[in-house]
Amino acid sequence: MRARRLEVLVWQRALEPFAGRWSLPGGYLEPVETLEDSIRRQLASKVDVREVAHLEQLETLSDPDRVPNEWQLATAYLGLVPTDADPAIPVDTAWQRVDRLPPAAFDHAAIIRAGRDRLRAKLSYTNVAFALAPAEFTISELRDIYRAALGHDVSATNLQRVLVRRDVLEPTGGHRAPGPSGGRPGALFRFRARELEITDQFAVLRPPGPARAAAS
Amino acid sequence: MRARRLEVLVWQRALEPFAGRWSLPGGYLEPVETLEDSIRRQLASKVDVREVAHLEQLETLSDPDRVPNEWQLATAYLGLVPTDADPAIPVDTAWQRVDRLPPAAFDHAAIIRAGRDRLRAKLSYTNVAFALAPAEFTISELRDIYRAALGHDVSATNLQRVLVRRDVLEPTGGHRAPGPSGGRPGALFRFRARELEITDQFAVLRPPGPARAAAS
DNA sequence: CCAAAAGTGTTGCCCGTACACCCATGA
DNA sequence: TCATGGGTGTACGGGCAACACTTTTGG
Repeated sequence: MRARRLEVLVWQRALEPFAGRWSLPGGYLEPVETLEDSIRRQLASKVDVREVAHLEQLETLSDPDRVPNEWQLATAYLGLVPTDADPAIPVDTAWQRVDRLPPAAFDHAAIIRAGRDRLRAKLSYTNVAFALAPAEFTISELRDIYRAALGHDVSATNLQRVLVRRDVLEPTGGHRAPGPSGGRPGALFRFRARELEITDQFAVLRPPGPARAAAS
Repeated sequence: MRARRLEVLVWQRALEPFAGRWSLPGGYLEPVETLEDSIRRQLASKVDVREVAHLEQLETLSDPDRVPNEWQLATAYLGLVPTDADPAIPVDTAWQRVDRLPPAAFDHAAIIRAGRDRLRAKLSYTNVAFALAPAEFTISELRDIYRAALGHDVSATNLQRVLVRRDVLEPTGGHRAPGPSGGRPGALFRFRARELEITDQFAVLRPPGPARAAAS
């Protein structure tokens, strides 16, 4: 998936079943291969996507009817690509807006919804957005990413405050030149870490007092 | 898993590999069967556990080295059983304390840790505790369950307030007779719902204003 | 009357939202 | 000096933790 409008990379099936409908990239697991390795291999070879910034398992689907006339398990993953990445994708594949998804094959519509929901949840309590953002960005650019992913408006003011308080962002010192219509130049930021971190320990019922010893 | 001390149901392997070490119940998927059906079948037939109040998928493990000399995938599930359930388990199986787990087979120690962590997290923002609690209980009994699962002290006062404010608990009207040493009789409660519900929409960066229309 | 256990009232704090206001730039 | 967009200061409110205090029981 990528942002500006949140989009999924899907390809249009030529053959039955589900000819003409859109399908997530994927394929069969090769012998002695990790699921994650397999996904990366499929993405690199089939759709030439190599800059997956974050990859996480969603769920393994086992409904016997999910593939017609066949018994097939699938493990769904969520992969995120920065907005500025623009891989050369094959002709039968396209980025489709997640909120206006054309008819999908198999149970892929549900998988896409699950991925979107997981992303939305994690935007609230982790730094996942690092996987959607370019290396450097202004707060308003980041706000556009959050807007696209969350599907509702986001205030740049509060976005900045939350992410800086949580120590997720750091200023690079640079500034972005204003557009043709003027305006104050925006300060550039980067994500302090570029792997997934939980930044909001939202736990209610947390350990008492100052003695927050981690029990194992 | 079950509570009072958080415990896992495991069985001790007789044969290699990992003879003598403890292993989670499980088995092979039968043709044209759902993963969840399979788990319930295994639990019922192998360890005679039928009162699983909540079952949820954790992760599918695919490391080629997770089983020696063989390539085997496994999908791990978390299943919860009320504290008052006491299934008749076979001789080679036992409830083991999660915080003092004896040596486990395969990657099962990691799975158990993952299950424990998932449970701890969900106790904070869902009503999962319904799956650990008996039908009726006093606040202090419920507190003991939370204490066991979270691994730290929990205040009965605040536990009650949180769960009542969220409308997770409802009083049954009944009271539990005090113990031999006296004390005020405790009011009985039950969970309003007995399926998983998210009770704390912890989302930061939530939709603005009163117009919280759900975007789809 | 005392101890024990349950339950309520109150306060303080953290943190996210909202909104008013100030700053830097191009035309 | 005006329009445009970036950034800061501040007030309000929700929700949880902590703790003092009250209530109900058995000895």
